[in-house]
Amino acid sequence: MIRCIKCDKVSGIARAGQVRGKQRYHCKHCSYYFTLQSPRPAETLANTAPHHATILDIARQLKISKSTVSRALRNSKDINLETRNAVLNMAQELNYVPNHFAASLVRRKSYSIGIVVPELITDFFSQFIIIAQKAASLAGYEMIICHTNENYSNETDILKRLFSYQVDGILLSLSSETKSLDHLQPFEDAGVPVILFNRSKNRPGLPKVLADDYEGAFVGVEHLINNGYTKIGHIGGPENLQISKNRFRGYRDALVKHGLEVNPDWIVYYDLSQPSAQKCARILLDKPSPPDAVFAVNDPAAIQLIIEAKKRGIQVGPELGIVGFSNDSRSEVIEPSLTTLQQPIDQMAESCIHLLLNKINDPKFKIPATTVLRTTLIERCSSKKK
Amino acid sequence: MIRCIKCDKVSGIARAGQVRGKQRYHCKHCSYYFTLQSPRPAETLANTAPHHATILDIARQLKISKSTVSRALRNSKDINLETRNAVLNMAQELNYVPNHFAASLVRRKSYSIGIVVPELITDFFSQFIIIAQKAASLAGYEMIICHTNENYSNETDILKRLFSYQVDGILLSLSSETKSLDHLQPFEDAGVPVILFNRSKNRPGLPKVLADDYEGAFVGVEHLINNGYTKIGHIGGPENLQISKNRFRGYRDALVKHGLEVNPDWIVYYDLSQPSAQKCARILLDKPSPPDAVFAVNDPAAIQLIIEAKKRGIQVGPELGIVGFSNDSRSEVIEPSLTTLQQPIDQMAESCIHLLLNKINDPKFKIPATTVLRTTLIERCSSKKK
DNA sequence: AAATGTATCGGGAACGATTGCGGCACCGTT
DNA sequence: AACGGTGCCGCAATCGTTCCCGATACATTT
Repeated sequence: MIRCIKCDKVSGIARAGQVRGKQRYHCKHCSYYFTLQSPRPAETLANTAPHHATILDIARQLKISKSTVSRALRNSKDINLETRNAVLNMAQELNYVPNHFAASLVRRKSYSIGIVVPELITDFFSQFIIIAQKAASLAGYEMIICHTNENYSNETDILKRLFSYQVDGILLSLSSETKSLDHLQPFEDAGVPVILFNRSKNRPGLPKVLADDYEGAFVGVEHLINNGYTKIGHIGGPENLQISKNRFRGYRDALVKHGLEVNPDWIVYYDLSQPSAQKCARILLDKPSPPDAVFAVNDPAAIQLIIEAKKRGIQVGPELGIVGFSNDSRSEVIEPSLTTLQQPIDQMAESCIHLLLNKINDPKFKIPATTVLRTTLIERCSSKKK
Repeated sequence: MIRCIKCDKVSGIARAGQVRGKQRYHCKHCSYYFTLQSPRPAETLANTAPHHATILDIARQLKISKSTVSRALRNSKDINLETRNAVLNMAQELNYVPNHFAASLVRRKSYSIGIVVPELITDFFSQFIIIAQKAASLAGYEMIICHTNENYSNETDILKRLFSYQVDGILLSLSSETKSLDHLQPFEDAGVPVILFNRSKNRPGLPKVLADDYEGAFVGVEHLINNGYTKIGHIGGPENLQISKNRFRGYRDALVKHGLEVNPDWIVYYDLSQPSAQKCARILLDKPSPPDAVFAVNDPAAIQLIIEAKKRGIQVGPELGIVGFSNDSRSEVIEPSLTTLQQPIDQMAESCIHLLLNKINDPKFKIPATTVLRTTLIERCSSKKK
């Protein structure tokens, strides 16, 4: 029920376009145009400003105070059931949607958490986001999704922006360029919890949620060894990322355990870009004495290697064993299909959200320095020697 | 330079943890603990509340008014160069980051636009987002990325949320479930521009930016015909989406133009989910008289068809021609590689942003009802008969 | 000398929602 | 009749910014 601001009548009120974005109404009795926040006609000059409906609009219509409206909407104590229903109905009528800014401003809490990923192309991050978002929204939190495009200055800008959005927490996966974590200082100073996931770096007091990259790499390489490969190379990732280091360590230790050679000639590093992957693949295959198997730091690199090998007529599998990491959507479809390590995306995302929310709701809560979750080997054809 | 609230000294001020999230400082001269917003010690009771630095903090330190600080930070008129530099330095010193909520609240403008996509898995939307985000940020706008997971009620919730975030505009690609656009009413009432892209429905006054789905489909099917296929089937998308209709029309008209049969027996519809794609592929291949070529409404469906055909020993290409739509990352890698239609993602994203920003900056601007951008055929192996 | 101009700054009212505190009416108890 | 208790509601302050409107000081013009 809309009530005319001028003649106070309830019937015969019709919507009549908008003024500066605000819904305007027209009373057929007194022919008066008004928006819900216009002052009473005595002082009104002309029909001007528009806006979304506010609790004040509801209050005015119901002739109650905005405090009461707020209480009704937030379903708190000290509210009569009837007034509450009246408010709810009027809110519906006016298409009322609370102004998130105003609420967050006064509560000093945004009920939103920021998630920063380096890219959105690969499945890992997309899937991670989907799971995390579901878990967050169950707890009444919204997620602001940002991607850095693997660029450090983007990362800095985005973190500033999230800070200005007053996010209650941050989930961050570093870009391949990131070498310093000083851009996290404001969050530390302000007591906003940050969790690194997947792509991490060491920093005192900064918790991490990771797949067990070391063990995954170890298992992957051991799988190659068990299948009869002996000259095992490696395409590594950027050396500033811990994920690269851990996967390399797993690779190296598996070789060492089985008494195989760790040949620096068979190890190349790429910057996570597609051209770089191609270049690395070529370098490896161009070697006078190339490896007979390769463990790649991730699937995109492994896939480039398969493509490059196929171009040269090398039989992937029998002549060249390949194991990737992360189970990209292409890895099942490519021929031969790619053996890879599946990360526990669901667990990682849920852990991240739960740890973060625990910390948000209880500042005394200590997030474990490192949470490590196990990977699983998916055996496909690229690692079959026969 | 931080100045002690009590003894007014500048030297010997050290950070001393936080109180309720606000940075706390300690003066070594008078041993006084304070946060920057605490009132002068006369009235102070105990050291309490914390926070991010605000313009008031800067103002207090510099003994100027917050109006001046605001002017300095916004680099507007009426500001002395020296004071401006002093403010900027102090802002740096205090790790000041503007509070986006407060600014948006008073400006009634958030300088952010919402983008809503049905999913983040396929490359189209990821790439679209990357391009759009770049274009938006060049104009000083931020993007809030949301995905509906192909779910209508999620879509409704997300739009409500974006409304409460006071976004200045919306880019929306509908979920496969969406049959009604009534959830856009609040935006229309409030005068917030909305543009549909890729996945659209007709609604008066609601502009769209689309790839030329009709022409793309037509070209794709004609390509199959020219390569010698005659019994051409179709895997369609959800019938409530215009994209499905347009691609079907292109398919049909190409057949009609070349005097080929439009056989309802060779046409199946899927709901964009992977299991549904598999089911459709099986249905088609199980036909007593199956088609010798298929035009699929998108690449995921085409890929499922390739997989299913290979399982049955059908030679994709020679025995079964396949053309997809959207150039998924897998389509280049699968064997045989998939002929598909590349959408002009860059142009689409940039058009969307530019049209939206034009409208935001000038409410009189009329967004063209429909913007159509041409697709290009990428010929690969799945459509080679010999 | 008076009037006007210019550069720079401060005061204070918004923006929309939340919330502690106090007020009012009404109840039952003594 | 006086009192305390309770249910319900309004008042007003608050969050951090922006921006309009003056105020001030000094320089320039009449």
